[in-house]
Amino acid sequence: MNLTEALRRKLDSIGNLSEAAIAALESLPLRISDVGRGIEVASDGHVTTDCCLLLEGYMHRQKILRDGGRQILAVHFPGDIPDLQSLHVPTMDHSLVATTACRITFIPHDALKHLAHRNPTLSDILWRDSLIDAAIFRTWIAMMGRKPAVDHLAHFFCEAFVRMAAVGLTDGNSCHLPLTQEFLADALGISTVHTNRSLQELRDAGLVRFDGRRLTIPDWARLREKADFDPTYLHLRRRRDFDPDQPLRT
Amino acid sequence: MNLTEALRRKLDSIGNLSEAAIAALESLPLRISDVGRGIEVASDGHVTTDCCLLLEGYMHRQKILRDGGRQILAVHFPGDIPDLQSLHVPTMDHSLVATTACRITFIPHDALKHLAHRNPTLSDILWRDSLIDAAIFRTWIAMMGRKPAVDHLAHFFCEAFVRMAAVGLTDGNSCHLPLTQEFLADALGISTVHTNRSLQELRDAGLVRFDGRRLTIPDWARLREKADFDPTYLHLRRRRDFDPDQPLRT
DNA sequence: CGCATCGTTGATGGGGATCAATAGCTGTGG
DNA sequence: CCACAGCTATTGATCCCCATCAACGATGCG
Repeated sequence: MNLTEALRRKLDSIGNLSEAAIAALESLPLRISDVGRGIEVASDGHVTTDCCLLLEGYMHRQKILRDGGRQILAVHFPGDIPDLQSLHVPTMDHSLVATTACRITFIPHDALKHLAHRNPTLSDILWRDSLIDAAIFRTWIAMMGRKPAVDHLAHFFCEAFVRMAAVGLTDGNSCHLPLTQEFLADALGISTVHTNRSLQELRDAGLVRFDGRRLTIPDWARLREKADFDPTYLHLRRRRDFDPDQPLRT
Repeated sequence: MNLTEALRRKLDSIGNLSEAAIAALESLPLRISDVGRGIEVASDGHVTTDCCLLLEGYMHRQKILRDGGRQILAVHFPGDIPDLQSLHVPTMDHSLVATTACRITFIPHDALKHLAHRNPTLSDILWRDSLIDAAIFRTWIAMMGRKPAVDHLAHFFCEAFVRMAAVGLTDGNSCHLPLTQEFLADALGISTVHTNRSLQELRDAGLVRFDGRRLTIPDWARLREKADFDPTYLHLRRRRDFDPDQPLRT
């Protein structure tokens, strides 16, 4: 997926982006790079000078605590700018990691700032994107604080699916989602053993099929119910595409 | 506290705000309002047309789940703009509530947007503020996922104290913090009973004194250690004021 | 002074952590 | 093409942190 395609899909899913803005983004001095699985593209505590646009593959953000524990904070799909916050908060308070091998593009902060200052519409939509990022964090907090592991896991799958659907990365009722159970555990804040058992519970209930690479949702309505999932917090446009009764159109 | 004072302290703590920008903010059409304890200033699911600047008192943001559970997402102090995100995401995905009686000022979105478009410096600092809001969410996620209740509680107190210190609302090693144990429980995602016992543990260890109104930290170094607290994520300027060895200067 | 809110304590149970071991899977090199 | 190494998934057993239930003080306010 190239820059135009990835960004168009992404920004189009959350706001109204003009062709002029797209063109402006493409005029930026870009540096495309392929990074291997597990590589830290931005490290906790370091100061950054570029944002990163994900073109292909999967990335995630994480914090490693002093006792060695890992907490996954976010999962990112092509089209995302996972460390957009670094534009105005250049010191990283977490790390950005390539979950799988992936292709990314670096965008220098100063160039992006310059562009944003000349193009308030673009600035607004990027700001909005960073605010939706925060809305997802809030929902995760609520899930971690007030839901049992199985429901939380169900919610995680709902969110991943809807977000991927929003950028056209789903295929019917399934999508590519190469995450290990250890990864899911660190995202939900539970143990790998308990993750395994929660997965089985969802699987046995016929709500989800997941083999570490591909997620399939045989019964959206029931999964949504189990997870108490309400996509409002993703603040997507074209909400009708994600109507619970018609969630699988792409 | 008036508008100039509250905002100056707040924005000054996180970035470099020009006098021109302050003046511009003061020129906005403002509507000051007093709201009683427990009032919902902005409600989950509703569409807003104004942001809210907190002048006096305490506010918080929360999500009520379908099963009735409540998750506190953030606590706000004077100078904060608790629903700044509504500027570009006007549909609320949570509620903004007056924790205590408080005095607030409404700022119309369109006026603020207009101002931001004409004053990129102001826009950037507000954007930055909303990104720090998100950084706090990330830290809460890590605490909820990977820390036992006592440590999490200790961390909550550290964060509250440092944030209040940053806007000059602390007094030596203590500050006003009128929160019930039920509130703390809903913020940490634990039960009130367990909150009570965790509080006792901190108290008995001599790390914290807290009576529901006032927080006192007799031994900052040890509390910080217990909480594994690192203020980097608050992205404050003048970090020296919050050096662990000298945390109590105001 | 009566009621409501809030804090405290004890008892019991459960969701999930931890420990430990087995089995499957993937890639890599000989 | 096989053998091995390393990672990932799965399962069972045990334990503990924290939830829940229930009751009793304390505090404050009209």
